[in-house]
Amino acid sequence: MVRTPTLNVATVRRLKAFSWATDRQVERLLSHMRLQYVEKRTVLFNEGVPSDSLYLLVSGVAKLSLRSPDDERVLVSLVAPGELFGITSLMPGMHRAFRSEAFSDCWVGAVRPEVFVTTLLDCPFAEFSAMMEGTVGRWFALLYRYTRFQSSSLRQKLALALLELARKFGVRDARGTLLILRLTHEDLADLVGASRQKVTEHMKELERQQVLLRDRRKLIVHPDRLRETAGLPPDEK
Amino acid sequence: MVRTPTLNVATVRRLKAFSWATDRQVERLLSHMRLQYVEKRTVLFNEGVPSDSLYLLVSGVAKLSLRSPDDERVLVSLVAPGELFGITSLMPGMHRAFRSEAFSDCWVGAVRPEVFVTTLLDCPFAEFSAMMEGTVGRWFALLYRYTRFQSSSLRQKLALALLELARKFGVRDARGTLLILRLTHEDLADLVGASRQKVTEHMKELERQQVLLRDRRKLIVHPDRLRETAGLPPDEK
DNA sequence: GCTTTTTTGTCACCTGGGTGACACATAGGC
DNA sequence: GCCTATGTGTCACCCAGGTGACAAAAAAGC
Repeated sequence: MVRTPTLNVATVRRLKAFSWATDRQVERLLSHMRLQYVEKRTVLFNEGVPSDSLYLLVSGVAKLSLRSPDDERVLVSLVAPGELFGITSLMPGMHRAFRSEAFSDCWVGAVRPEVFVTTLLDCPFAEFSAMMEGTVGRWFALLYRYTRFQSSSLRQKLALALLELARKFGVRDARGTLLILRLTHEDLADLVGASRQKVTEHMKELERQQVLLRDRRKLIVHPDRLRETAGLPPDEK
Repeated sequence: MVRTPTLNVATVRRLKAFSWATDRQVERLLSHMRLQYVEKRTVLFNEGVPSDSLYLLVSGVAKLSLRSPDDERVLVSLVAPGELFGITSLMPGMHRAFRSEAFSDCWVGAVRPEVFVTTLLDCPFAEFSAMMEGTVGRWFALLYRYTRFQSSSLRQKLALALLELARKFGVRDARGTLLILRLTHEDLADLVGASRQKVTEHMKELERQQVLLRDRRKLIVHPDRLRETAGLPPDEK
């Protein structure tokens, strides 16, 4: 049978987790942590679900993955013992970005993010969490785009990049979302890691398909159709 | 000539920055912010330098980029007005991951990260910063790997992925760094977004070049040589 | 307005990596 | 120790996207 590991301050120190916290804090945190056994291949959480727990991997290896447009799984990262994962729970109302499953049999400790923050930092969770969103939230979005890139065609990458630009630089316009930027095909090529020539070809094609149009050097995009060509589900929020 | 923008609470609200903070906090923060004008194409900071400031983009567009192994620039992201950037400064001792330069003429506000944190969160900077490192630091490393992937060959991606695995799962061994995981070529393929067959070919080749070796199903890698094949500068820390 | 520079559009050609198929090796399960 | 399932090695073939080259169109200087 499986032996339940003891989870005390010494164990945590050995795992090199929370190295900045005092023994007292770690003890308090552990008293709120529920330890669970996760058998190999079991899904701990799925992408898209609300995130209400923060996890500490105690033993074993966990796996973070993502479903790609063509329904393949992209392995985003393997989690080692001592690592925290499920950190979307630290940002307000954010849903899981990745699926997490046990790569080998695992022991995992779960805490509520509020407990985690108030115990280790003693500042209100709401404030911390807003701060996280304001500072690292955008980087997280970037990571998400890049992991999506992994299994996408150039066309899809372009659509993904344009969607991000529309979110940041778009203003509503009678004809769609106007990007208040003058971007060259070369800029777009650098952004998606492709050659300028191919970007030109695909942009032409996207224009022909009425996914976007150009007014002088300004782009006007149609987010819904972009989502579609990017292989994303229609409208996320 | 260039007109200096006024940076007051109303401006900040219009930019939708720090929306969670009170007027008082924003005022206090602004009193510590130095506003600077950055002309198009000017580099604000370079990758690898120590990061001691946090920036708020007030107007214009900023650009974050990365030099790839073959000396090209990867455009990582474009920063919109109202966004914070240079957030490596929120993690202890971390150096800039990307180069930042003005994509168009910009007005940028700079604050010391300590001031930012203590003003907006009133908790000690050292604690907050340790917390950030423990929680999002690893995601940042992931983002870094994925941006590198952008302009890499399969061989280089494999080397990059194996380096990350060595950092997480490696133990020193007489013959190199032993990864305490049994990974199949398929797992590696999923991790780098390639086909299993090509991974087999490249792994074989890496073995032949003595970059790594296999003992039963465990891998033993040679980090220095991996860095070399990944096109990274020798030993970073 | 005219010139110079920067972008765009479109070729033809090459190559890294994907696909399918199959033989061989290894490792668990019992 | 044998059998089955899972991983590895190696083909031959194909295609998305890279490269170089160059003409046409827009912008930017002046």
